[in-house]
Order: sequence, then structure tokens, then C-alpha cells
Amino acid sequence: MPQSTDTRYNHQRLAAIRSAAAVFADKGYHGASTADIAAHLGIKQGSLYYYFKSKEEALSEVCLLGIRDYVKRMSVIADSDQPFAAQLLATVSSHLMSYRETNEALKVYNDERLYLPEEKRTKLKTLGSRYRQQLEKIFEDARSAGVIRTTVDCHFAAQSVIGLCNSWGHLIVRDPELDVFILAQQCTDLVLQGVTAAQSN
Amino acid sequence: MPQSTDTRYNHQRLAAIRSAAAVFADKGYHGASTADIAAHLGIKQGSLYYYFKSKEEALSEVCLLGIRDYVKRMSVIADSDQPFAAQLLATVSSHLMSYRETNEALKVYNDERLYLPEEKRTKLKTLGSRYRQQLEKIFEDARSAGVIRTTVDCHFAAQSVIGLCNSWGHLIVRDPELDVFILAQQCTDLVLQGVTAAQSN
Amino acid sequence: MPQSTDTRYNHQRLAAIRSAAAVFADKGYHGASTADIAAHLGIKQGSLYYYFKSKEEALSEVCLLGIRDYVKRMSVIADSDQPFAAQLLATVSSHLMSYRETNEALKVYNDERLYLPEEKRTKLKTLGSRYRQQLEKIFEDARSAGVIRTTVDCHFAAQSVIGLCNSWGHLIVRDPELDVFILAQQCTDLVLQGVTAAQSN
Amino acid sequence: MPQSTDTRYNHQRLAAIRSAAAVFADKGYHGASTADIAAHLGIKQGSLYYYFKSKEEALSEVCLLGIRDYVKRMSVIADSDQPFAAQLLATVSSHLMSYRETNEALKVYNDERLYLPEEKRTKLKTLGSRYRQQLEKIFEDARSAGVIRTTVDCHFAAQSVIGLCNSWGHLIVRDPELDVFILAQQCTDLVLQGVTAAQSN
DNA sequence: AATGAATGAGAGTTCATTCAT
DNA sequence: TATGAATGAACTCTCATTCAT
Repeated sequence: MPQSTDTRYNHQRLAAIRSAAAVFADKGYHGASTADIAAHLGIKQGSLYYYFKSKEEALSEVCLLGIRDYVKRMSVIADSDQPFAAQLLATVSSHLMSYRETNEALKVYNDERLYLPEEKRTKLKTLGSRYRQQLEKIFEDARSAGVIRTTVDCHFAAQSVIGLCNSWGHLIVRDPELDVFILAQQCTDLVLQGVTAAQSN
Repeated sequence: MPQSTDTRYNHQRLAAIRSAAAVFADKGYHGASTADIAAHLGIKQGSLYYYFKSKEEALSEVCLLGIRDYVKRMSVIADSDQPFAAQLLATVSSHLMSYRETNEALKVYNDERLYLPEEKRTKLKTLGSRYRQQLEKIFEDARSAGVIRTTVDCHFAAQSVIGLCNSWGHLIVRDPELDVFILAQQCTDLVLQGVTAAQSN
Repeated sequence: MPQSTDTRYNHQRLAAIRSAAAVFADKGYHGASTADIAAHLGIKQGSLYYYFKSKEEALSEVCLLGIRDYVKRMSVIADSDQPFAAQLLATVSSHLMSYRETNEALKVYNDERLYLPEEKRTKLKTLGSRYRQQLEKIFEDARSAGVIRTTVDCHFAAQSVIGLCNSWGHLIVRDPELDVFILAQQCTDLVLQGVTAAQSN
Repeated sequence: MPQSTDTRYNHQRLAAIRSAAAVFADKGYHGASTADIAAHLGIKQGSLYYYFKSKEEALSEVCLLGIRDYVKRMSVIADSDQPFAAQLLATVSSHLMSYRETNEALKVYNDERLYLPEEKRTKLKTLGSRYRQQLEKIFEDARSAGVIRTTVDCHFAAQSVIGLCNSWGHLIVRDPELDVFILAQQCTDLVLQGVTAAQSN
């Protein structure tokens, strides 16, 4: 069993996970064949099994890759002392950036994790839930501080931000021209101000 | 070959499409087997082919069912003389309701249409684009009328509304307890006002 | 799910079991491919799965076929009132005949049952053990009646008879010329009298 | 290529053969993988090929190991001047002991040799046949000498003794508690005297 | 209008084998 | 002497599809 050190094996294995992420993102878990993944990595089909016990393990690893760092960054943001608007922008930026950085793994986490067996899925779900709860907490703190309206449903708001980011994430993956920073700014603005013009009176 | 009148055949065929929608929504296109669909409908696998030429045709029909009415209603909304806020609420309501009404077909349209061949996909895409354009137009008109800020990017706004509705739609399909009307109100509010508290000066 | 009546399905399924028995007997469980079995039956490989859920189920059914009748006949013999010598001859005859009748299924039961999962194996083992116990009982009764020597270890004797029959069974399967009736007579004689010449004094 | 002297290589090679014997005996030739054998020996899969040209060669060596000494001992017994009963006991003892001594190799020879190619199999068969013929000769001599009944079929008797020993051998391999000496005595007794009580007149 | 039976292509997976190091 | 990495063929199994009935 390989260590998590910097061996050649681990290097190649990570490459394999990234290949799986790309292919799963493109064709979906069931639509993608192990031959597709192997071809993307430049090896033969059977050789994949030197790195994965099964196709399912590949999916599992991709999902983990997809949310690990992204959840970690959310913790950093939640623990910071920045004002609400800055935290929100940071969250959205981090979320959208993840779609670029992790080779579509986050998309795979969102769309394909349901094909994992219960056990692995709940483990991932725990991570995902923590993310939402931390975002929710940010909203609640802002509401307590009077920064946002008292009528705002924080659960709804957090879920909406996540949903908004995810739906843009799909477009980001498909369209490499999209500017993630501008988009993050726009999304944050929308959530903060809405679209309505300021009442002038 | 049966006519498209109100025969028993057409009745059963619609039931078959709905079964396909339910199964595709649950397991994805590739994850679902024709046997699953048949079982959901209460017939045997081979008998499905009396209603569909192929599994792909089933997907195609489901996607069509998923957006037809929903696009139609958008046209009605776009053509109406209601004020912007009312149009937006109507759009969101219609969108979210579709997830309930059409037996998960809209979810299938969103998640699985990419598995259709070019030809059929572009045909659907046309419908989907029209939807977005009409929504975009609503935003543009509102901007011209000074109802929303001039800095609002209408393409971005329309896409965001659609994304927001779709991400909530996924939750709606999985959670039958969610109240679609309240949700529509909340989404509209978010887009209109954002979350920021009113500046008191 | 098919009934155990005389449907076409059950007829074909039995034929499939017999084919599996023949092929397993010839090449062993792991050495035989499902393609081999299908070819022996005159259908295509994939079609086998219309009759079996898995290759393992095929093995399981073959093993069952292999001992079912054979165990049943032993019960009849054990319950009869015949003298010991007649019972022994009947047992040996029945045992050897099974190798001819059941299309090598008994050989498969002996050699390949260890590849079944625990659960199914123990179920079969119960049947097999009953067989040995009944035979052992026959020896014990004979010993009590003074028909055989008091020094005879009945467990050893029963196991030896079974082993003798099984080893001849292997030869019977491979050599269609062997006369089972003569063989049964010889085996019984050996066990009854041994080879030693009568002491003449 | 190493010599057949007492090098470290030959030492390890013998260990490899014994590992193969153990694994083949446990899982069968086709059920066992080269990885299993390597693991049993404490090396990695690929390294096995330093000792064997192929998996088949491993089987071939195991079979040879299984019968070589056993056949040799039979020759010694056959050439000796002992009385029939002593020869028979010696034969049975030697046969049963082989199951203990040679690491299950004799079991492998019996059960798996059929997977060898014609050429190698016939070579082994020659050895095996010689064994049976020598045993047959022992019976024939005893019959000529009037030690055993004239009605005894010597071919049948020799085959039966071998079969009896092999079937007990299987049990010996699986059950380390079985006392081989007692068993040899019992088997010999059975063949000599049968089970029938002495006629008292 | 529906079914039972079969098919064949393709999937995931295993594994004996090779070879540079 | 042994290993890590890779390969390709074979295998079990699934499934969309067909068709006689």
C-alpha cells in the first residue's frame, strides 16, 4: 500500500483521478467508460486498475478531490474577521474558482455523487453540509449585526448562493472564456443588492 | 402506426414518457435501464418498444415534455403587460412549479439532454435559448424603464435566475415537503432586493 | 418468476443445468467459461443469463441436482428392512449409478462445491452429512446385530465406502464402457469380505 | 540459468513449488492466481517468473513433486520380500503419509493434473500407471501364492486401494488432526478382511 | 397490445505475463 | 534477486434491441 508521500505512484494516481474527473464531467459516471479514462491518461484500459480498485473508487476519489480544498477554504473564510460583504465575495470567488482549478471535479461531485454507495456518500455529505452550515452562519451573524434585513431566511439564502454558484460553475466548465473574477463580483452584487434601482426620495 | 389523437395508445404512451421521466430523474439516463422504465410502468421490457423506437427516443420525449409547457408559459408571461416584479415572480413560479407538475421531466431536460445526438439537442436548445432570451428581454425592458439599475448585466441576470430556479428545482424533486409558492416568493425577493438592509439616511 | 411446473422455461433451464454439469465436470468450475456452457447448450453466451443470475448460481444448481436424488434414495435404503449386505449393495449401486444418470453433476458436487459461498455450501453440506450419517447408522445396526465385527469403526467404514464410490465415480464419468453393476458388486464384495482367502482349518 | 546444485536459487525454487502446491490445493489451479502464490511465498507477483517460466510450469513441478517420491517408495516396497499384508500396509502408509509430507502436492497431482498439456500429462501418467501396475503385481503375486482369493480382480483391487487412499488423502489435507498411522492400519484391515464377522463353524 | 426468448455488443474486472530498473 | 508498472486477452455480466407468437 502506497504512502501519501511524493512517490511516482502517487503522482500518477493523482493524474488518473484528474483524468477521471475530466471524463466524468464530460460524459457522466455511467456514460463514461474506463477505457475513456485510460485513454485520457494515455494508458491502456486494464492498467487503470493498478491505480483504482474499481470504477466506483475512481468516482469516490474525484468527489473527494472536488470538495476537499473547497471546504477547507470555506473554513478559513468563516473564521476570518472580514465584514459580511467581503466574506460573501470570498466564498463565491472560492466556489467559482474551484470549478476551474480542480479539473471539473466539483461538477462531478455535484452531479454524480449519488451513484456512490450509501457509506461513501454520507461521508461526503457531511463535508458538504458543513460547508452550507458555515455559510448559513455567516448570514446569521450578518443578520444579527443588522447588516442584512431581519426578514432574510438564512437557510434559504445560503442554499441559494450555493445553487447560484453551482449553476454558473457548470457554465464555467463548458466555457473556458468566462472570467471567474468578474462573475464572482456580479453574483455577490446580485445577492447583496438585488437588481432593483435605488428608490430616490 | 397510431395517430396523435386521443386514442388509448396515446394515453399509454404519455404514461410511458412519464415513467421514463421518473426513472431518468432518479438514476440518470445511462444509469437507468429499459427494464427499469418498463417495471415502473408495469409492463415487460420488450413491450416498451411498442411506444418508443429506442431508449434515446424516450429521452428525447421526456426532454420535450420537460420544457414544452414551461417555454409556452414564458411566452405568455413575456407578452403580458404586467410590471417587472410581477413578471419575474410569474417566471420563477412557473419554473419551480414545472419541477412538480411534469414528473421530474424538467430535471431530466437539464441533466441528461447532453446525451441526445446533436440534431435533437440543438432543436431543444433553440427552445431553451428562446426561454432565456425572453427572460433577458424582460430585464432589458425593466432597465430601460428605470425599474432596475442601469449597471445590471441582463444576460447575467437572466442566466442567474434560471440557474437559481434549476438548483432549487433539484431540491424540489427530492423533497416533496418544500412549498413551491413560498420558495418562488423568496427567490424573487432575493433577485429584486438582495439581502442588504435598507440604508437609513 | 417461473413456477416449478412444466413450462418451456423450466424445461430449458434444466437443460442448462445439465450443460453446466457436463462442462464443469470436464474443465472444473474456474476452468470452464460461461461461453463453454452456452455452446454446449446451443445458445449464445449472454443468453445463459436468462436462466441463471450468475455463473455461481449455475454451480449451485448443478450441485443440488448432483445430490438431491442420491440423498433421497439413500433415505429409502436406510428405511428399508433389507439385510445389511443388501443395503450396502443398494447404497453402492445407487451411488455409482448417480455418476451415470445425473450428467456428471455428482462429480461436480464433490470437486467444485468448495467454490460456493459459505451460505450455499453449508446448505449442501447438511444434505451430504445426512447421507454419511445414514450410512454410518446402517453399519452400526449391523454391528449391533453381530453381522460385522465389533472392532469395525463405523465412521471410518462409512467414509471409506463413500470415498471408494467417489473415486470409482470419477473413472465412470471418464470411461463410458465401465459396467456400473459389476463394479457395484465388486466394491460391495471388497468391503464385505476383503481380499483375504478363507482360512481353511 | 542456474544449475540444479544446492544453490540458494534451488532452495528458493523449491519453496516456490511448495507455495504453489499449497495454493493450488486450496483454490485449485484456475482458482489460484500467481499473485496468491507469490503472496504465500512472501514475494511480489512478477518475481515468481524468476522461478517459473509460466503458471503451468509451476503446476507441472508441483505434480512432479507430488508423485516422485511416492512412486519411488512404491518401487522399494514392490521389490521387497515382505509378505503381502506387510506390503499392502506399507503402500497405504506411504500413500497417506505423502499427503502430509509434500505440502498437499499429491492432492494437486490428483485433482489438477488434467489442466496440463497432453505432453506433460502423459509423462506424469506413465509414473502414475507404473504405480498402479506395481500395486497390481503385488496383488497378483499374492493371488498366485494363495494368500488372497482367486476370484479377486487384481486390477479392480489396486485401483480401489488407490482410490481409497486418495479419498482419505483429501480429508487428511483438510483435517490436521487425523492420525495417519491409525488410518493406514484401518484401511489395510478393511481391504484385507472386509467388515464381515468371522463365520463361526 | 404485449410477451418470452434470444441476441450481440460492450461494459467492468481479473490476471498471466513482460520488462526496464 | 526482486520489483513496479504496464499490457492485452479473456472472462463474467448487463442491456438495448428484435421478433415470432
